[in-house]
Amino acid sequence: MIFALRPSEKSGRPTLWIPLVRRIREPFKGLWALPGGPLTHSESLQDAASRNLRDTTGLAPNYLEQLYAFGGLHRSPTQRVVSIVYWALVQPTEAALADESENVRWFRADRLGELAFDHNAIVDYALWRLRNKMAYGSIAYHLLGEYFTLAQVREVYEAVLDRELDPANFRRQVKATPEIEETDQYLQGGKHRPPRLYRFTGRPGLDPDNRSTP
Amino acid sequence: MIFALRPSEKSGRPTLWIPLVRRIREPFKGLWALPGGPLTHSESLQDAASRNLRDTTGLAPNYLEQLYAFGGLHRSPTQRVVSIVYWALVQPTEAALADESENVRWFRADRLGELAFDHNAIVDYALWRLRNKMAYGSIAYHLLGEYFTLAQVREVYEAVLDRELDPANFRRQVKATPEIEETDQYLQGGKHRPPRLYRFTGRPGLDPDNRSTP
DNA sequence: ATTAGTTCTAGTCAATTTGACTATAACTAA
DNA sequence: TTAGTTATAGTCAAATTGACTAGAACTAAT
Repeated sequence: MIFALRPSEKSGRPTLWIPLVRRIREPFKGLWALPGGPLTHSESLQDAASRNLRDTTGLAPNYLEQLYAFGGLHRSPTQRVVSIVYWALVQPTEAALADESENVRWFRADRLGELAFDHNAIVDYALWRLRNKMAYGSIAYHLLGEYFTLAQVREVYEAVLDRELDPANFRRQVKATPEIEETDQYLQGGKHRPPRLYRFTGRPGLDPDNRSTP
Repeated sequence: MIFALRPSEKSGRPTLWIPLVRRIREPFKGLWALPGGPLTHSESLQDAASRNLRDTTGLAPNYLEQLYAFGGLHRSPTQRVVSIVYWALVQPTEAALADESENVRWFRADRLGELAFDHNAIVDYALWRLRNKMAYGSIAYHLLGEYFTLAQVREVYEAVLDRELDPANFRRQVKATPEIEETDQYLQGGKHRPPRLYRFTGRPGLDPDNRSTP
């Protein structure tokens, strides 16, 4: 499953969106579902996740991490299925390149209808993990582009945590983290004082299993 | 994989131990490996982990959680294997019941030799996760019995984090967590002032996928 | 019975971090 | 020139943390 920021239709502020694909066969024909597909013999779990993502939505995320392996007995009405779910964060420029069509569409992550299989539960778990990682860690920056303002970082936190944060105190904390680098560029074009641009210099934190083929 | 506390042979202080099973066939015949086994069609992932654990070591842990799904291409020299690894914490009384034999033995988690497959990497990852969960969360109590002293909790933290903690400050923090309940019992038998016994009242924090069969 | 040795436990105090708030800076649009 | 807006720095009290002190409560040795 993929998270990206998109402006809310009402307020215009950034909110969390995920792309879903429509089921074109039974079971759950016509319902929306998380993109996915089979694991072949010649690819690692992470490679399979990347490939399935690219094939269904055209997306190539810069942040991809294993979420959880779901293996309950009755996840699909027709057969036993074990799904090893990965989740991704994509930057706005990447997200804009996604192939949208009749059967692939973006939805607000907090306003989904009934999905196929147990996918509502999977989305809920991913949202919970995202909020947790956000609180302590440097994951928010993967939803932004290379350069960003501190106000944009705050908006990401506000969108994910769903509460407002004090701008001044938030600045102080973010600036205290060593992975945030001040540039000498400013974002022009607003109707107000132009904010300084910053850059994230940390590494994504690799998964234990994604060392490539030897 | 299973973690339990056992007294160090030298200092007598509690340290982390895990049980391993000896490989009795190729590949890696003769080497030690994590206990495990196949997933059948009629059991959930968690049920399969419990069953395999019971069959190989006789253990029935009170805390069992999914660790990670390992699916690299070359984990086994003979075939493609995907392992969905669970980890468990057992209390000392439970751990003492484990079936030890020629082919099942406990080892100190930080002093393992070369294990079969990629199992060294799996243990390392589990230790990393354990340290992380310990720092923020209430996982330590599942390594202890129902009643414990605050010094015992501190020893668990010291064993896992591998550094000494100030007894007085540690007390203050633990006592501030609402899930720790003071009893009116005291542990007798030491050569010093008897410490008060406490009890943990929190819930283990369920996995997203371990709702049982409907 | 007294004393030494041990850990348990409560407390002090300065240093650090957090949360709420104020004030000025720097831009655009009217 | 002025009003409106956000950016940014700073202040101050409250809360938390880390280092430390000291008395309490037991056992074991004298």
